[in-house]
Amino acid sequence: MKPVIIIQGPTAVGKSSLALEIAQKFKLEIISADSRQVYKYMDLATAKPTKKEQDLVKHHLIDIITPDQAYNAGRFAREASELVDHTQLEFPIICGGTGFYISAFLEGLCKIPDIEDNVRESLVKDWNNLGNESMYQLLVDIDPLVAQKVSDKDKQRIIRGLEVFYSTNKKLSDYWAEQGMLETRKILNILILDEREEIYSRINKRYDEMVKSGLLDEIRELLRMGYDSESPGLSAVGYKELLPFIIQDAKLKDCIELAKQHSRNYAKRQLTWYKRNYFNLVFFRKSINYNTIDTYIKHFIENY
RNA sequence: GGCGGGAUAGCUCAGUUGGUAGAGCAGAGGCCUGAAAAGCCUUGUGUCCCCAGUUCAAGUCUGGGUCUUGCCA
Repeated sequence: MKPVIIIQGPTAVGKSSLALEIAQKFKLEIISADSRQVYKYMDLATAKPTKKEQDLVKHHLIDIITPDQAYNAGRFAREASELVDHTQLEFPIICGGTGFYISAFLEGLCKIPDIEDNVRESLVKDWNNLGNESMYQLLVDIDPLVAQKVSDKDKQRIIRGLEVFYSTNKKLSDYWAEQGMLETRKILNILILDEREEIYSRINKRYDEMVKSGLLDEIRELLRMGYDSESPGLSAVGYKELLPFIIQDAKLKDCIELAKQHSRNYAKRQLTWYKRNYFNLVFFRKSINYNTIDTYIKHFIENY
């Protein structure tokens, strides 16, 4: 297992630019750990690195699927491991805000085969017809251990528990029990933080800039290509909120406010997530010490 | 000017026949084993616009005022 440098932080703290700087200085490549930058044609509101930036530094796991396709943590873990361990890449920087993807990559997920789309689809249909109570009861009957850990209103996890059983004929809790420890990878894990107020105001400002630089046209183009509110990619914050303005007659100002609000909610969830992880280096945005980072990276690279 | 709606938590609003208030969203905190920019959990003392009156008791009824909004002129 090759060592990796990881840069994480809530949305809009400036992870990408730090990663870009480090990558250039040490001639490294970047693997994006971002559940929305994987989508082609969605550039602006995903804050995807620009063409120029991608010319300066090679980025991976960006623009790999179309908005009608779904992506998930398992696929990320697999594809990131493939890149890190089975290519010529040396000391790649994994940079992104999807903390669960990075955990999946580092710690591994239990080995569950891919679930066919139609299994989940029919369960979602059942959920809509029967309601959460009977679906939860079904999970209690099938896999009480999982049911115990899940709220009776948690649609995603109830369906997950059921789809694993129906698709593989084996309980999700059995997969959990079988899961072994993954070999620990050497990492230099860096976290960038900021004051809550500061993060929120940067989110607000950045979204206004995205709209100004043509976000509405980008979304109209996506619709023209045949993607719609049902497309997995378009569930992204910053996109879904503008659809009521483009398709119906919602006020643009209200849609923009909602998009900003959801981004702030997202940033808050990210901050909670990071509390569970260990980081080698933690910096506040305004006081990033580049000398310290350089020293750590040099040391890290030289010792592995 | 005439007629009618409104005025209740930061915002949008519920409040049944009078018994001193409650939802959603926001905010705050948390959870997270293939949807994670997702999903879920916990958390609600606020001059119920103001002043009088009726009543044991008024957000709720009566009168007056203030502000707001719609329709007609």
